[in-house]
Amino acid sequence: MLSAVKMEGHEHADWSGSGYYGETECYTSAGNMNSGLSMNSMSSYISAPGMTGTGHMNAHYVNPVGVNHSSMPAGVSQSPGSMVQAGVGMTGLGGSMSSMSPPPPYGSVPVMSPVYGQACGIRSREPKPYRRSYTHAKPPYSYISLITMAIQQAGSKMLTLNELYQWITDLFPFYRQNQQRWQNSIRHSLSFNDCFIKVPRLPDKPGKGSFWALHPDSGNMFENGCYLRRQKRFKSGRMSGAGEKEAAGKSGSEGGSVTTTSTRSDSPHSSSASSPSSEAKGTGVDLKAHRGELLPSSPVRVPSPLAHTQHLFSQPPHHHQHHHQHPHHPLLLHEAAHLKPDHYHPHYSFNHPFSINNLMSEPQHHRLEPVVQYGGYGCPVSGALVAAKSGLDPAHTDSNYYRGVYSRPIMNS
DNA sequence: ATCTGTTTACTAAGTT
DNA sequence: AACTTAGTAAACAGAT
Repeated sequence: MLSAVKMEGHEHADWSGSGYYGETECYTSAGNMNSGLSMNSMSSYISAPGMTGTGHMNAHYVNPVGVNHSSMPAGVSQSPGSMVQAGVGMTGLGGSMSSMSPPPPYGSVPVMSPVYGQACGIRSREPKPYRRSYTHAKPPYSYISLITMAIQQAGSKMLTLNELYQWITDLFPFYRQNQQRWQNSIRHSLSFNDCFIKVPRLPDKPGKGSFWALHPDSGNMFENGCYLRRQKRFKSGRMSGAGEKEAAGKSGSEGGSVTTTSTRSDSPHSSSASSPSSEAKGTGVDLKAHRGELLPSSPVRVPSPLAHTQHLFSQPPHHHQHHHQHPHHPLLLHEAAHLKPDHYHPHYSFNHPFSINNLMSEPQHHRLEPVVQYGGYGCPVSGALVAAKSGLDPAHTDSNYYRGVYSRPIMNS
């Protein structure tokens, strides 16, 4: 078994330089690209020399600026250097990419689409003839990243587990395989990471599972601007006083071990310390103050719905009014957005090629539509399309559910 | 029965 | 080296 695990382990996001994406065709200076697992279609998604943060990246990225990726299969190169500029150069700009680049053709700013096989800046400008389709290569994003992207591209800023799966498989063919494995990981990530919160379904929208959204304070999880690996794990301030952990009952490992489990909430002073997640309970939103037990006692609760919310985000009561339709969470988020713009629209210091900005950014405000979707690598498609194709419930894909929750994209945060 | 969600354990790899 | 973050497996419980 262990062996098995290990094996699997290799499989993961190893595009880090050796393995999956580190193919010869890709810029190789970055890592040891040894053989690697010979995954059939493995190749480099992106190559980002000079990438900050995790120096492990070796990828090719696409020029975020108005490039029409949609039609480029992997390999079509557009200006080679563009990526570099966009990516690397971006770093430190402090602005979001969107601010400096014109919106893409499709109206969104997709930008960095993982165009697998895209020419890497360093590499040559000539497209490689032998380029293969990276369609089934493992995306260079962590599950957390994928989840984050999926949620953020959703008009309602929240998705059910199934929709999440759908989004991922629609965009990344790689995930059409071994579903049990990665889906388990997705579920694990959702439950395990404080940055994801569970939003109960409204009574009138029965179905399986809750909606998953991003914790309002999780805005800069990818501070480093890289979707590959967070610089810092987001931890809700739920520990606030003391006990919640204990309350949760399981405290076991959290206490002190070094394992993942333990790290989850150990830090009392997370950035979000200010936000008492525990209070969210009343809103029906599970900020993981207490895993499990404390779940929304009554998802539907409408009564002092925002009481918590307010607390949570310190928002003024009056704001809630317009949103009566969706008494809870949504508003919550919305309000939060107002109150804590920085959290919702934080601006990463830099635009990492794999940054949220690049991936999801959308310059225009008010866009509720998903920003970028990859209908296959290097082929961004509108969220609507994806939704349509994936059969997502329009009810929320279109923000009916939470219309206006985010009048502006969070990203760029 | 299947899906969803939580938790534990372990491993690998990146970071400090 | 110690810590942190992430991926995987698996057991389990609850919901549909």
